[in-house]
Amino acid sequence: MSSVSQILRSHSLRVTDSRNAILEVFFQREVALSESEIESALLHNCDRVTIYRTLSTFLEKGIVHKVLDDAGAMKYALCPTDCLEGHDHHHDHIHFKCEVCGNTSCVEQVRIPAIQLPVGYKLTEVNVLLQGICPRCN
Amino acid sequence: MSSVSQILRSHSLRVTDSRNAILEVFFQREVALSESEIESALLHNCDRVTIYRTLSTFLEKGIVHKVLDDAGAMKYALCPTDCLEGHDHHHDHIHFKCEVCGNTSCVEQVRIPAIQLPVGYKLTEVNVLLQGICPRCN
DNA sequence: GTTTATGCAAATTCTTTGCAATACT
DNA sequence: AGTATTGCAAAGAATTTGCATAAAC
Repeated sequence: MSSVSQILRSHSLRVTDSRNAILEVFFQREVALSESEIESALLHNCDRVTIYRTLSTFLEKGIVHKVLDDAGAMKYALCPTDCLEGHDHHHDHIHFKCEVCGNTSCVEQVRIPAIQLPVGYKLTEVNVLLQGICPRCN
Repeated sequence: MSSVSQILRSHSLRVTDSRNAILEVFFQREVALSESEIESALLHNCDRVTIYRTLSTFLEKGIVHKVLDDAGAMKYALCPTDCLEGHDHHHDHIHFKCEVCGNTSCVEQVRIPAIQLPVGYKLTEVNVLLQGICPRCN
């Protein structure tokens, strides 16, 4: 069984060609992807709707997380392995979007400094999107 | 002349009913707003297209800035008064989205801690979106 | 065999563009 | 008067829903 299939199994998901293929794309590209980017990257091409539904499923299971973007479409990226499904699912890492190549990727080496909010705020999730030029384009 | 008109004038924009009305909404609501939210909030209702074009214009002039959101639509919020038009326009402040009331607002009291990126990265913009529960809903 | 996922059609929402009519300075 | 803005129609992306078919376990 392929390694992506094992990931699906371990999240009690049925193993299908579409899910395998979409998950493969995430591992190959290693950047945050929108539905349309996934669609272009797929060899085994499947329906747009299937991709959207697969993304929702992966999101619920904690296989991917949402990545904010100031362009039109929502992006998704693989969660690091220590992500947990359910309420304790945090991914307080940093995303960097390169203005040259357009790629958004996780900067896992850097931790987000603690942010001290005024009294009364309850914090559940931290999302940092940095923009600029990535090492490859610089 | 109304205060919103003065803001338009000071950015060398023509003063129109739509622009006045849209800018009023931003001052009244004090949260990040999407086009559809603005449309609902407007008394003097104007065309959807006019709102989109007005938002682009305000964005160019530095009257508003984009606010990232994990829901479908792009949101916009008033820039603090020290924002500058053009390339030096930064607004490295924090946005907080309440999961209860759904409002996203700027937390101006808090500065973003400096983030030390690995060598090779050039940073131009910092975007922080915190999620949780706001003092009003807590 | 039962449950779940897929594909297709269609609808909804978000956003942009072209052009003629209108309003601003 | 001249230029910029608006409204309408229409088109184009992004996303969701319903239902019958097909695939997974």
